[in-house]
Amino acid sequence: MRLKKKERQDILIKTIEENPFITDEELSKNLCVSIQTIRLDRLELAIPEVRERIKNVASQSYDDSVRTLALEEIIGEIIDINLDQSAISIFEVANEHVFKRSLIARGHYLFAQANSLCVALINAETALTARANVQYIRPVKINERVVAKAKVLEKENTKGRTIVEVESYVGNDLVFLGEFQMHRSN
Amino acid sequence: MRLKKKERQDILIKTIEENPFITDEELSKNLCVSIQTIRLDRLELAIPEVRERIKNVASQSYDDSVRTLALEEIIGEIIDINLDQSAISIFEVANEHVFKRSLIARGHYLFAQANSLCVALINAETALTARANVQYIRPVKINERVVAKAKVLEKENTKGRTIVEVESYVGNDLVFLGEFQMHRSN
DNA sequence: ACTACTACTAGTATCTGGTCTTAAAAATGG
DNA sequence: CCATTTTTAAGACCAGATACTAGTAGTAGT
Repeated sequence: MRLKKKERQDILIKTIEENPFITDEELSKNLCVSIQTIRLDRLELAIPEVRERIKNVASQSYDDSVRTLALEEIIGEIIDINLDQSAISIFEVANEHVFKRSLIARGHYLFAQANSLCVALINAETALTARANVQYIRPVKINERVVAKAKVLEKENTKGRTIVEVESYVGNDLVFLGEFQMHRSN
Repeated sequence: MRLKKKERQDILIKTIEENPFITDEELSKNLCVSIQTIRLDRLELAIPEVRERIKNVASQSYDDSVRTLALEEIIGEIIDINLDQSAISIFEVANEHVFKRSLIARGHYLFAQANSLCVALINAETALTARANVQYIRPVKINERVVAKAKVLEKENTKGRTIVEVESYVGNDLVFLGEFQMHRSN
């Protein structure tokens, strides 16, 4: 019966994972054991009670709403930056970034990574994008890591714009190329 | 005493709104009334108990994780579409889309609206962006409604690419201009 | 001053979904 | 067959409520 217990607990974990709102009573019915067994299992597996689980989901989403905004600020994680010179960011393509059918990243995410890298790069009160010219060289798939490298070509051209070139790679493959004209104020 | 009641209930609403995790007991201490009064107030105002409120927050975030994905599919709401010809979408600039300091929309959202409109416009199994050339004419502020109009200029050029022009307006002002080269497969 | 009414408080029974503890029954391994 | 593990049962208790009954304080109208 040891296997059976292990098996049940595995199912228990998965069930709760995919539906944290389930009560012990429902679980006991699903798994055809007494409610006490479920509680022993939760005790062994250190799984909190329904209300705690729900509270966790809720408070996590509360934090997330902040985190989401913060994430949207900059698409990709900036790992190196030399103001007005160069910068590098990494962006991991997850399932929310891809077309469901093809699992290829939506173009605007690569754009967003490059664009927000340019914004971060500009050493000014506010930096706005004036123009952008981008090329998608190779489709980027889910789970790939895109490394974007930005380089300032002209710090201030005749129109007062900063020209930034961005090259994005997956491994050694160049996947995206962009030239951004940034406007700086103050 | 009528004013006092109204006032208390206003505070109650706000308190619960900003912290749905608060119990009746805590509320009663905060507002210096009995726990029964709080419960009468909740009854009058049709505010559910803590556990229900927490559950709502949790399940909302559960739905949201799906909804977020769906939303990210297409930035902006498509209101008119003629496959391989033209399309229109509306995008309302909210606080999660703007720079906190200037309240100006981040460039990649306007790009995303235009780009996803182009993707939707293409009558093919999958449509990928090959190149894009965009201009930001005028900064877009928070709460403004951006109307993007896409028009197919060339259905299939020599390279088999579809050329789409997008003009985005806020009222009568042209704020964004883009030309997208789309790649179609199957 | 008496009455009617609103606002508030208090208390009890009940519910849900648990915890914690003790203990007995059932299954299993050797 | 016996020891151990696993499962079930039973009882007391808790948080955070609902639902209901009842009583009190203050205010307004006549």
